[in-house]
Amino acid sequence: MAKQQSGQRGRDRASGRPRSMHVHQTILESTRSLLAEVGYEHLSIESVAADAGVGKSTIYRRWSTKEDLVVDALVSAKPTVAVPDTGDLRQDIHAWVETYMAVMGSSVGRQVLGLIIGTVSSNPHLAEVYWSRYVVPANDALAAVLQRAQARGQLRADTPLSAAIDAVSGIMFYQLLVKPSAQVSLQHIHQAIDIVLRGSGVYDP
Amino acid sequence: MAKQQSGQRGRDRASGRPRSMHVHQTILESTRSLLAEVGYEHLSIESVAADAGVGKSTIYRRWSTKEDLVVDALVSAKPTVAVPDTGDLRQDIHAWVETYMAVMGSSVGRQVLGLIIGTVSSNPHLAEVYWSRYVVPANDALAAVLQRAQARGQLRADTPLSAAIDAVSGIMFYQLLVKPSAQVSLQHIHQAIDIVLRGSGVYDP
Amino acid sequence: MAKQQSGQRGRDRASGRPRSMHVHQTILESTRSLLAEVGYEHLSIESVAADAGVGKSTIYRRWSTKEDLVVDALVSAKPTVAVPDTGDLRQDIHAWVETYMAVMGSSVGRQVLGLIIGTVSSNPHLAEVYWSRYVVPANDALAAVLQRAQARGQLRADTPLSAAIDAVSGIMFYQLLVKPSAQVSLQHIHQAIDIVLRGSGVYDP
Amino acid sequence: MAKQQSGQRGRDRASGRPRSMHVHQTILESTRSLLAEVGYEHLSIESVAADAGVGKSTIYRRWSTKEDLVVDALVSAKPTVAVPDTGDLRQDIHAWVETYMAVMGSSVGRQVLGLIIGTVSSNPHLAEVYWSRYVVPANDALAAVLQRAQARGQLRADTPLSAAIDAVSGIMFYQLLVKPSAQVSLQHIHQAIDIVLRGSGVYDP
DNA sequence: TGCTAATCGAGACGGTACGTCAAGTCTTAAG
DNA sequence: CTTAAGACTTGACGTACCGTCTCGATTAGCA
Repeated sequence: MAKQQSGQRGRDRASGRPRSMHVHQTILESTRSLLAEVGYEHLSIESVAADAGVGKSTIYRRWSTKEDLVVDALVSAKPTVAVPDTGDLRQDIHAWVETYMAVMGSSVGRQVLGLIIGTVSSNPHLAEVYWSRYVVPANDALAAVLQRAQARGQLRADTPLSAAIDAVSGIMFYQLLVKPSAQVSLQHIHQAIDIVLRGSGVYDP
Repeated sequence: MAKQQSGQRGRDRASGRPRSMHVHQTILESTRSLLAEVGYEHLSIESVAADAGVGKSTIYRRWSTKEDLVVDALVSAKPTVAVPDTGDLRQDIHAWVETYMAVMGSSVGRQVLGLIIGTVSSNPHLAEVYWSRYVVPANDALAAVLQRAQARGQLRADTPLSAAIDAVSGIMFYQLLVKPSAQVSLQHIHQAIDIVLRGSGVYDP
Repeated sequence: MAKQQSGQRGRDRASGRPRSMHVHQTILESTRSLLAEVGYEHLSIESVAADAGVGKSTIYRRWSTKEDLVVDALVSAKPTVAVPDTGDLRQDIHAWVETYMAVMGSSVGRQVLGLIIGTVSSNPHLAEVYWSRYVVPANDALAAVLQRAQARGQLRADTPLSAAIDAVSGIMFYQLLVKPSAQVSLQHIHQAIDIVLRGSGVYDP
Repeated sequence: MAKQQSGQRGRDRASGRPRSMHVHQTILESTRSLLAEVGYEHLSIESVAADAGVGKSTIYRRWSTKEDLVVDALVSAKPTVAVPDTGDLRQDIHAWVETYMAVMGSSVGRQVLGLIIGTVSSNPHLAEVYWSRYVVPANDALAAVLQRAQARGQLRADTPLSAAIDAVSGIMFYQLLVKPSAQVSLQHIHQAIDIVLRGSGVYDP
């Protein structure tokens, strides 16, 4: 994601002083910390350099734009959410949703999501990264849970899985992105997901 | 939303030359047009002033920040979506969803949404405006359709309406915000909504 | 000096509300007071208007530029220095010089001189006014004193008067313009002038 | 006079890219050239930057105000006037005056003088620089000539030298500052100086 | 062990846009 | 028609960062 910048002038073999991995990490950490503090808009490369105790060129040598840097900082810190398997569809889904909401619904998580969504429209590259690192894994987790349930006969066979996944994902992202955090309640989410489950042919809770 | 900036210095009666409504509109139009051209990130107040044939101070007299200006430009152009009433719940919902997606799913609509979501986390004022102008009306429209249906007995009485509304809204916003526009299909949306309707106690289509 | 601005549109007879002489004076006074406070550089027409409790257009209707206004404010307050006639040349000259230095050597007087000298090079109009209102009267006063002395035989007949005048004027303006005010001493000036008088053929004191 | 601005943050050894002497000179030259063109009042830092092909910050990094810049530009270009020594007082003085008037009486010279005099009253720092760089050397030159003459017995011993110097300087500055350039004649100046010399006890020419 | 070449911190460089201020003009309502 | 008020266009102000470019001073691996 980074590194394949300008460097490597001709000769394959690394010559001269190698780039410091430590500096690399320090920069990413400063970026994340400042990002949480002042937001994407007011994040300046100069402040990152100062905070990391690093020269500007050391940053530009690795990332060519603020966007690049921020994307890398966020992607390299992506949290993972485990997929539960208790044998009961409803329980699995609700457990997974609860964990996912806990992780992404934090102040930082919401900022990250907001930043990414806001940038996507003007930055196709970021969109792609975001899609493959944040959304696809969530959908895959959901798909796994639902497929297992369908295999066990807990879900009507003719239910289009992708539609059900979109409905559940939609409910979650709607709460994360659109609703003011004060208005989000887990109980509410569970109700909505139950409607989807019922509509997908699961026995009533 | 604007206007109540600095003005009103003591005397109630307007004194001095009144602010030109024409200039006001011209600025907002230039803002929208440039916004669509270069995006929020690369929109400069100076370019707006130049495009509108106006001095910078004339802009700063009305809006104190770029954010303020852009929000006003977007809000003052907010499209309205009519709520259909054919007597059939499914038909009403699908019709409404289709119109809403057409309006908000356009290139500009997506940009607007992305911009707002991305800014919300760092701008509470914008969040409020956005919530009351974009989200609440949509929810109200949905609520109206569902309430009518419940009154007619087309919807099970014990279905929590707010949960159903969140599910439908979620499906739509998920498509608008999260999915790459290329992957959005109306058919897919209809399927997901049908799952919600079925789960809410509507007879199968 | 002012007044012959835009006004007088055709009809000779004043029609409509006449210009207030009181306002005119108030503006000039505010100008002088602010000038002494902040200096020419940082004097703003807006501050003059505010201080005088007057609209900007009321000022611009009378003076077209800041320079015009300031020049008028200074000229309209020009002090006059009486020419003594005691029958003794030396006494007359020294008395006159003392009075002149007292008037022009004040803090305001020095500021006025400095302002005018500094502006002269870029403003021929001001130069003319300055020359005729400030310098010529001083020279005339000196000329009168010297001519009287020459007529009385107190001054050698072949002394070129204009050269003597220039020498005396030079001594004074040099003290006023060039020397730091702290280094100016009347005794010193008298010594220098005595040299000129002796060189002009007056008996030693 | 410049340079000792922000720099020197703790570490003695210069760190980072050193300031370019070349741009430094270019800026000063542009300043002088524009100063002669449009005058101090209408000189803008932006125009200097444009003319020198330099960013504004490069100027502000070295000089904090327009005044600072202009003072430095003028001081760094101060002309020197040689002191003649022919053995004859009258000849020496007249030669020196002629040279001095030629240098300072030029269009640029007069502007510089006017600028400085006009600014002195509101800028003590400039006053000091001006006094020590422009006035004192001239007085020193005169003093040297007169002292030599007094040592040779060409000048009466009891003549106060500083008064004589002030008289001669006064005559010159009066011509330079007060008189319109059209009215200045060298012959006139020589006459006035001869009066002073005669008054100081020099044999008549 | 020294040589070589890219790295490092630092900060100056030419620029762009910021948000503020004042200049001089224009437009109201009140007198 | 003048006045006070204040919005208008214009243009410079001084600041903050941009992304690029020197500097002298480290580092590795290669010779």
